[in-house]
Amino acid sequence: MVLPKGTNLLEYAKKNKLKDIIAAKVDGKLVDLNTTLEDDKEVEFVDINSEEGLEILRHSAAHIMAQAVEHVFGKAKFGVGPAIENGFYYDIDVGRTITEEDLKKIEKEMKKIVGANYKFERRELPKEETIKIFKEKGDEYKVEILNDIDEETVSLYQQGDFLDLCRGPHIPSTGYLKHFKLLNVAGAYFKGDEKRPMLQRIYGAAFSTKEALDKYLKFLEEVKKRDHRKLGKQLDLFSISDEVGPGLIIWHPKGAMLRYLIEEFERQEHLKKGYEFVKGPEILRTELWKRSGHYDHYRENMYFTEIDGQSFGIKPMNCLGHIQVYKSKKRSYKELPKRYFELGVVHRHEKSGVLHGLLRVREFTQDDAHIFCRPDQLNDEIIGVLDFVQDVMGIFNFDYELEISTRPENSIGSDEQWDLATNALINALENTGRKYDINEGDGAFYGPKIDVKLKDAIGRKWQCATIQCDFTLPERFNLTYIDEDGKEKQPVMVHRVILGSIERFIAILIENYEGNFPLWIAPVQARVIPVSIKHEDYAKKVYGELKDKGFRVELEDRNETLGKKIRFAEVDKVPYILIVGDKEVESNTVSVRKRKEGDLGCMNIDSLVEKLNQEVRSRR
RNA sequence: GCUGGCGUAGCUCAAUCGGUAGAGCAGCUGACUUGUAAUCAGCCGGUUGGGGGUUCAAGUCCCUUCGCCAGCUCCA
Repeated sequence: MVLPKGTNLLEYAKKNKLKDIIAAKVDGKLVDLNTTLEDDKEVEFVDINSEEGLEILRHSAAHIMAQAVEHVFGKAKFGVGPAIENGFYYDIDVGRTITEEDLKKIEKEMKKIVGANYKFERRELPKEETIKIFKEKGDEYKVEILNDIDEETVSLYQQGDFLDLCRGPHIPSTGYLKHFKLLNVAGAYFKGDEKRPMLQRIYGAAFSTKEALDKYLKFLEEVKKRDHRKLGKQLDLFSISDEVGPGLIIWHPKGAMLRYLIEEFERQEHLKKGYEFVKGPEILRTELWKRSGHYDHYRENMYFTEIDGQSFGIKPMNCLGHIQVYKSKKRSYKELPKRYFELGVVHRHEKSGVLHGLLRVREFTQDDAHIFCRPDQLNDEIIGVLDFVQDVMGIFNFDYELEISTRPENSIGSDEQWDLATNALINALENTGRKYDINEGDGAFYGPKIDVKLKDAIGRKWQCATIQCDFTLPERFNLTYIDEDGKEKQPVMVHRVILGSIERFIAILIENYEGNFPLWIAPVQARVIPVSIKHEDYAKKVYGELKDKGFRVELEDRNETLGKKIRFAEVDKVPYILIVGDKEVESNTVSVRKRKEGDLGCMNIDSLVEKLNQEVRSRR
């Protein structure tokens, strides 16, 4: 709507009883609600429940928290304090570490500030003058942030006794912040640079309604419940041992079965899509890693070993092995593309602080493939991989987003090669009408990539598949094929994974399904439970028949009450619980109980087999 | 790697001011012979992550080292 010159938006909103309005857009630009129009302007009010409204609310919450910190500690220095998804944080230096106790105090003080309903007042000052203010305050971080700003004039916001550098806009007054909670505190480098001092980062959540805040806090609980490290232990899938070493996974029978099922699924899918199985060695001469550029650009992440006075590198990637397969003989244009697939075990020296269950480990298996093709085949090959990703994600019922990562600082190859590769990826996405974002400077050192971020059952995003286009390694290794015209040409290499790391993907599966794996990948599909020892022989017979039919079955032979045995099976998240007692022995049936759903009634073995097979085939 | 927190039985967790390491579950043995999420009893289980120190006395305090957790940086 167009509002006349001289209108104060806050007053206008109040007068017209506009509810839940916390800011406005004038000519499309976000401004404080407490703005008086200098001309007739197109105005759009920003609702507190909108994405922009929430961001403003959360950003203001960060300011209020900063004020509270200053009240509690007397003096504090500040880094940055932005809004983030679901909340906000502020980087703070109070001369000591902030404890959980402090958080309570700060939260209490925030409530006081909210109660006082201070106005957020915007001021514009010359940069130099502002620098002086923060120098006097002794806040060298803000001074440095100011020095980085190019503008002559900067804006400041004051609420009560607290003044902060800020672009704005903000909520009109502190009272608008009603539903928030401080969550945790941890160290964070100033400007994200590990060489700079570490500040204390306090995280908080803020929402427009109590319901939304409660829902989010519940979500955090839900995340904890689904934690794959916890479920991995409970379901006896894997362990990580202090004795063995950090970041190294020990797969127990059920976890190893899960791996096997996923790997077998992958092998079958790759065969269908025209890939060939290959396998390279675990260690290759260091000389080879020097030639590929890994030694110069990836050495920090590699392990080396010496044999008979010669240096070898343990592979952190599978490409060199696959290149050797390609190079093993002269190639014709007719045999391209070559698609080499390997469930390749790689080792990467990850920094100790980043290890995390199965999600970040030092040894993992990639569903890795390298496609060697002619330049004219590149587009189709990339599209083929994108379709592959689509098929697999569809089977697992995951939604996903695509991102292109461009040339990083630490990289090899010429600008021309990088442009060619990047354009090839963009073209493939454009040609198939896929949506994507661009992530500048985040590519691999040898080429740009398309990253696939899958979304799990509770809305979290995970990076799994990646497709990388590479003109550099073919050049470094002198890869060639004989073209139609009899001349040697250089093939293009596409590095790609679909699930990424089997370990990471299994972590995601565990959390996505909360351990309730669908029948086709459940390590144990059914457990036969005799009502009492009288029925053990019949239970064994049922168990044997299902086993013969290829099902993953267990026999419960512990001498416990039926209730307890059912409980064990439910706790173990076994999809089908088959109970046999007098009734079943008599009628040659089983009583079928489905995990989390309960009794489905009696069935003969044949119809049960049919039912299970159908469910396995559906992959749901 | 960095900042902070935390390491107690297979698992989940107790142990006041520095004063005899304890419970539930799991496991084992026995009794019971079970009809859709925990039957009862007994037993076993620990150099309190490792090493060093302070003290009459250390799970508890100090140092060191390893690991885990949260976040930062980095990443499949």
